[in-house]
Amino acid sequence: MSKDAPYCPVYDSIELLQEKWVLHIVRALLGGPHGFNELSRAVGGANTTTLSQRLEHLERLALVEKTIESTMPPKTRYELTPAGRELQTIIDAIDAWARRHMRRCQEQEARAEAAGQPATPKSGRSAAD
Amino acid sequence: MSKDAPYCPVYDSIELLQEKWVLHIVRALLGGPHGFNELSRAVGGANTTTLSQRLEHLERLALVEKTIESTMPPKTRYELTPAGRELQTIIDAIDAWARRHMRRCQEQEARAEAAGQPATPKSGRSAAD
DNA sequence: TGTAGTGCTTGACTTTCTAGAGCGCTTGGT
DNA sequence: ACCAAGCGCTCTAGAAAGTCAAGCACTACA
Repeated sequence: MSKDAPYCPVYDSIELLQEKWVLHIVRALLGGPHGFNELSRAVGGANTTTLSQRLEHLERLALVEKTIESTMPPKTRYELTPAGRELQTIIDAIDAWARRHMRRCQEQEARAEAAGQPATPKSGRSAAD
Repeated sequence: MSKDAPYCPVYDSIELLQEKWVLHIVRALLGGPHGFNELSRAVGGANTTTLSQRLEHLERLALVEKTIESTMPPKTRYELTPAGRELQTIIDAIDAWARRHMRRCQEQEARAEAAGQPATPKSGRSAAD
């Protein structure tokens, strides 16, 4: 189809970042290392199955490093590698944009739904919690 | 942690940006207005069903504007609103990061897969095409 | 007339994500 | 000693999200 481009790192990194929870995971990890369950809570309740898949993927990409401390309740620790830590710039950009626009966007959305159709009821959490 | 927070624009915008194709759509639209099919091709072959859902959502958030030109083959035009155009900073950050790290990440991934298990065979496209 | 392009919608199917239980292990309370 | 609760996960089954393919109404070009 349109995939003549032999290789586009930007395309691929968008593919990565839009995997569910990936950005949340990175954001949490930028705040320091986390254990597994701890991380699950930090990202807003991701289920463990998905979370371990994502972490495995990020590990394979060498963006996250997993350390098992062999103390007796063997604790796991996930933390960003240098490359992973550089994702900070992306999170910062999202942060800045979000603070400036997100609230207004959601007002617009509420208005649009009220006016038109209830449509895709995908965001049930944001305002409700 | 993030669950108790009554409202977090950053969390919500991450939720938005990780919807499949959203970042691709924004990136394409930053290059100028697009028609529907044209956009579908530009983002790398998104199917029309998902695409119209995403566009509808972005429209409701007032990040994208849809114009129907009432010429005789009535052409549709999707373009970013001012708020949408400010997503440029995010795309730029992704772009910069991708150019610096993505390729190496994928090499790491290939190495990890070769060494360990074939694991989640999710990226069959990037390098293979 | 046939083929291709526009902008979508509908229905069936597949991939992805989720809930919930469970496992082995340790710590803390009674 | 015993039970509840935490850790770090993995498994299974089902719900949700995304995709394919077809089709519609219309124009344009050969």
